[in-house]
Amino acid sequence: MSDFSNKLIEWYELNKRDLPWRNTKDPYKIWLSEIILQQTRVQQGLPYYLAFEEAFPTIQNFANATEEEVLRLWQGLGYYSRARNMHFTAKHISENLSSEFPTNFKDLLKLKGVGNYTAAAIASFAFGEKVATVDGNVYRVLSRIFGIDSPINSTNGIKEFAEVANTLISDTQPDTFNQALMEFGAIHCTPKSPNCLHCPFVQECEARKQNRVGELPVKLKKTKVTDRYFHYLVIEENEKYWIKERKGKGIWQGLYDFPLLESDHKELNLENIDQLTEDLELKTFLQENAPSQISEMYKHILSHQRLHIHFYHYKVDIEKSVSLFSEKDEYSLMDLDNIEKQPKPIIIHNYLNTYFY
DNA sequence: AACACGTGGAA
DNA sequence: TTTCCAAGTGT
Repeated sequence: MSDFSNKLIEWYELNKRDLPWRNTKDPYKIWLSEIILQQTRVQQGLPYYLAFEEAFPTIQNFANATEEEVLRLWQGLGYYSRARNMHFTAKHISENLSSEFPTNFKDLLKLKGVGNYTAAAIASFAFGEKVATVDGNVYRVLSRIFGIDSPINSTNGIKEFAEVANTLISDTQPDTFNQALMEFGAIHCTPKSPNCLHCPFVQECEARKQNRVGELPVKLKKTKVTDRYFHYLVIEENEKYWIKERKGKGIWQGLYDFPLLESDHKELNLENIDQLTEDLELKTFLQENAPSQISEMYKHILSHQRLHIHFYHYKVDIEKSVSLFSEKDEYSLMDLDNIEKQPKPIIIHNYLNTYFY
């Protein structure tokens, strides 16, 4: 066993956090926790893990749920494809694999939503397979201690870090080694202000020796953020509201929001209705009705988009709106109790909470 | 290979 | 305010 592995595990046993998914070898629970924790901090994911564990104690329970139920529980966590892929995979395992998880890295990798990291996590934590989990923490720790400056999001870098991690991994405790390396990155060798003074690797750390702690790991710059201008139509009719299911590609797939107009600029220019929508009924509606209220602008920041959002309130007679969207199956008229039960983008959820509940 | 895909917390 | 980025995956 390597000196590195011994020191790392020694540190881990002294400093590890007590997290619920660390007390089980159930691949279902480990899968659940790992998907939730993708690109997500423990503090943010923990309540969701507990809620899912309670709602769906077994993978059959998960498989028997509707996608809407799953998305509603997931509401607010972001990256909703994780929830949709989990539901797909739960049904797949329930129906085609006799509700038994695959028991090795190679087969786990075939599951939808399970990539290299998650397959390694389940394989090592649940089944003791010797395969390294290489996540953002691992990139950071290895790049610093061993002075590796290959970009962590380049093809070569990804390959190189995986090789290093799989060289270092403990023969006898691969699961503990993986947990330890990630935990060390998460709470000690942090992105900013790492605790170098009390670091067990302070002597041999290349980044420390070369005074490059702040430069490592190297990451190629990400794509730039685009601005979008959303105008939500909050159309009330007899204490019900028109709600729209988001279908197809793009953000918030499978979630519910309001009928939406999108413009190239901040203002919604009612003289350019033709440019806002193809929908004839909606055009007519906009021409014949004026909003009773227009909200302030909300800025909602996604990883790759800046959304500038206004809400336009309309209160209409039944006769006027009865056929407005009734022939389109992605639209439905719902009361507030029903709307509350639907999965929604967090900005919509917060808006409703502020003005309607 | 490069980009899409959420949200919230920290500095 | 801005920027980074957190237990990544799919296409």
